[in-house]
Order: sequence, then C-alpha cells, then structure tokens
Amino acid sequence: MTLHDDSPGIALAVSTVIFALRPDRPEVPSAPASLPSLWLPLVRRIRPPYEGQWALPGGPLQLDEDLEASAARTLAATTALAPNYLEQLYAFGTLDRSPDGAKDRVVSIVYWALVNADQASQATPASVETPDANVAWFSVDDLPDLAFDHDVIVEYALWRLRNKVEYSRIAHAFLGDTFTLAELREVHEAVLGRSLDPANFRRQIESSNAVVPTGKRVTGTSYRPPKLYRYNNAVDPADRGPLAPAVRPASAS
Amino acid sequence: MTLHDDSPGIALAVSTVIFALRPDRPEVPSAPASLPSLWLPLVRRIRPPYEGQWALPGGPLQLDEDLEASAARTLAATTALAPNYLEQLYAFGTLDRSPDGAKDRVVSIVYWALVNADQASQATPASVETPDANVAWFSVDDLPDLAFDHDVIVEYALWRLRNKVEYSRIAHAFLGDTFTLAELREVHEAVLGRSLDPANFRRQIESSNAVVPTGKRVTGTSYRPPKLYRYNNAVDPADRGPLAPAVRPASAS
DNA sequence: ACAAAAGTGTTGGAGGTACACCCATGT
DNA sequence: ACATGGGTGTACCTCCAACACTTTTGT
Repeated sequence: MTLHDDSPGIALAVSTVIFALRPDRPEVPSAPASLPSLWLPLVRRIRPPYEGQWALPGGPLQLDEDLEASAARTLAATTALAPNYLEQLYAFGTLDRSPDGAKDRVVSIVYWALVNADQASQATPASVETPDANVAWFSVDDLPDLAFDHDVIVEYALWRLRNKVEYSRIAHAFLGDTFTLAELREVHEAVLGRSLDPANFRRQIESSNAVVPTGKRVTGTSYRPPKLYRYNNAVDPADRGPLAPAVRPASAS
Repeated sequence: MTLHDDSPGIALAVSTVIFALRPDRPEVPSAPASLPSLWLPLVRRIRPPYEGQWALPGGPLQLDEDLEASAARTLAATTALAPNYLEQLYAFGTLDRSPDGAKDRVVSIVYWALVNADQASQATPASVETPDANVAWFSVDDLPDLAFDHDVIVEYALWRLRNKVEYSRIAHAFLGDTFTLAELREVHEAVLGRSLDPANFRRQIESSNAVVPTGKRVTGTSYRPPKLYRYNNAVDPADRGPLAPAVRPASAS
C-alpha cells in the first residue's frame, strides 16, 4: 500500500538506544573511583512536537536502507562511532504514541547498541553539550523527561541489556580489543549493579570460552600484572535475531 | 514523512505465526497415539508476487489499529479464534525481501501466537483445505515452500517458542481452561521434541506455582483419575515486551 | 488380582556461592 | 618486607536428572 500525499498516513522511523560505560565522575581523576555507570546520548528536538525536549536519536527509514543500517547510521551521526553490538529491540506502534494533531501516526522500530566509551568523542560529564550542541550524554540514573514514549523504550532497553549480560557474551562490547578479566568483571558489575566474586567470575568466563588469553600482560602496575585477554570470535555473542546466522568457524571446543 | 502516490514507498505489514498442537494422525482415532505435533495455518496467495504459494496470514497495517490488534485481527480472520498468547516476534525489513519489480518495499512486523486446537474449526489433517479454500493447516515438520522470507520467519518463531517454553509459562496456552499435569507435560514434550520425566515435571510445575488445583478430577478413566488444574492468573506468563505491565494481583508467595 | 497411570521418595552429579589461601610485582 | 590485586583450591548448597517405589482407580 502506498500512502497518498497530504492525507494522514503511517510514518516508519528507526531509533537507537546507545549505551556506553563511563566513570561516574570523569571530572575528578583522583576521585574515590566509584563504579562506572551506564550513559546514553540523547538529541534535543528542534521542532514540534516536544520541541526542546530530549529524545532518542533516530529518523525516518530511508527507502534504500536496511533497518539495521539505518540504526547504525544514526548511531554514527550522534556518536561518531561504530557499534560493537547492535540488535533490534522492539517495534513500537500504539495509536497514542504521537500527540493529537500530528499529521502522521509513527511506528518506530528501535535498536539498541553498545559502544566503547573510551573511543567516544570525549563528551564532558553530566548533561554538558558535545561539539554538536544538540547532542548530550546522560547517566541512565539521571535522565531528563523524554519526548514521546522514549522513557518506556529506554527502560525496556535497560531491562534487555541487564538480562542479556547474564546469559550472553556481550559485555566485552563496552571494552577495547584487549582487556583484563578485572575490567570485564567491572563491566558486569556496573551493568548488574552489584559486585561479583573475582574468583568465581574468572572461572565462569574461562569455562565459557568467551575470551582467549593474548599472552601479553599489563605493565606499570604496582602489583602483580594481570593477563590481557581478547574476545573469542569463534563463539557468537548472542542470538541477534533471525538474521546473523551464527558464525562458527572451526574452533577447538 | 508521507509517501507520494505512485512513487515507490515503504509498505508496512503485520503478519502472524499461529501455532496449535494437534495429534499427528487425527484421521485414525485408534492409531498408536504418537505425540501431538505443532501445526500452523497458512494462506494461499491469490496475486503476484508468489501467486499460488503459501504464506503467513497478515496484511497491511490499518491506520487506526494497534500493531497487536492487527495481528489479532488477521488471526481471527484465518482461524476464527482468539489467541491464548500473542507476542511480537521481530520486524523484518531487509531490502531484498520483495522480488525485483515490486512497487513498494515491504517492512513486516511479525507476531506469534498460540491457540487451542480443540476449539479450532476442525480442519482436516494434512494440507486439506478448510471451509475457506485458501487457508490450510500444515505440520511444522512438513511445510511447503513459502512465499517471501516466510520460511526464515517460521524457523525463528519456532526457535522462540521452544526457548520460551523452557523458561516461561506459556504451554498452557495450547490447552483449555482445565487440564491434567499429564496433558501439560505432553505439550512440553511435543514442543521440545523429547520426553520428560513425569515425576520431575510435576515437581517443577508445582514449585513454580504456575497452576492451581481445581479440586476436581477426570472421570471415566480406567486407572487412577488425575487431578484437574487451572492456570494461575496471579503469575504473569512471560515478558511480553515493554508493554503488558506485569499483572500481579495480590497473591501468596 | 491385574494393568495402567498417578503420585512420592531417594540418590547422585553439575553448577554456583562463599571464602580461605597462595602468587607476583612495584615501592 | 609489605601492600595490592591477580589467581587457585575447596567446602558447601541448591537445583536438576534418573529411577525405584507406592497409590488409586476400572476391569
């Protein structure tokens, strides 16, 4: 079915919830080093409805663009990053999503993504604007009022993230190429909001074959230097939906 | 964004994968009673593309209709039933979904549903038409070639169903109001494709509080009459997405 | 009495949590 | 040497699979 010009129709948009992990107080490097916490970028709306309020990055689906490509494009536009993990979250389409008087009804297909905050254009801490004054990062514990039903969407994305960290292998997506087990554990702790036993965490990860030792170690520590690990590409991180046909190159089990 | 008449656009459709459980050979009542198996209704396409092939029931999203309502409507249109369970599956939107030459690109938001086969208009067994000659039920083990990417979609829906039966409480959706634990176990066995220990199954279900005894028993058996159970509405069956705010009327434990 | 399925008891193994303990390095 | 986090060993506990066993009905 094709929609007619000027008559009300159904607009199809793609939005993305982008998560990164940041230290809670980047402005005080010598601070007591509290746990890192989850942050996400929002964009300020520059036209009605909800003009001036913060919303998830996104936009109309382009005619020649896959859904996932659309999500990746808006992600790059807002963060100048490529996602380390990207998955469809849900399609939102209830009739009451747009305020009365809107021309078109909007159906939003929402993705969620994980990016490495270290690579991120170093946005200043709380709610301060990046070079693009209409993009800002917020802690998920301290979000402003969001446009549309985007607060519900963020809540659901958080729920999915916390669930998936427990039974999948996506935590490394917050980190760089190599990392220590302590760093990986801190990611889990920050996402789950509780501390984990280092000993048991190590065994879980090792028995899951999710990571492989690189042979290298961190240098410059004032204590026993930890081993560096790399993500094991032979195991697929998680079910990414019906697509993504489970990459399994031959690997020793 | 509104699409212009006659120019190519993006069409938004809603389809539904409908599962029911049926005995494998309903035509032979005295047969060795093999395990019941999963069946689903398909509709024959009456226009190009894929004219004459079988496809999932569905259609364009109506302007004034919620996504879930659209899924329920096509479900009722093909099976004359109300779903016992209905959940969004995934949004499919790759560029190659429609054959070349199609006017519009189609994005399909797909739901999956469970219905009680006993109530179903008693369709004759394998691939024989129902009153509506363009609807037929097929065993998931013996599906015809499907239009579009519907084979991938069905495969993914099956995967979700099998997963969710294990960690959720949706199996009762295949049954009537009351049922015995043996019946519920047969549902699990049929979906998972393996037999389960009756003793352990009983304990699992009882400890989960998913069902409550009605106090009644089955009569007319030639052996010890089993108790009848009813589904416990105080526990929510599963996460149905960001909506469905977890109904939890006051309940013990 | 017997068959058949309902329902109960008991055991052993797998996996997860808690926590004591040793190891390696810079200061 | 000692402080610090890396890394190992081990006991316990809980949950789950297997399977022997008892109970209750109709014939």
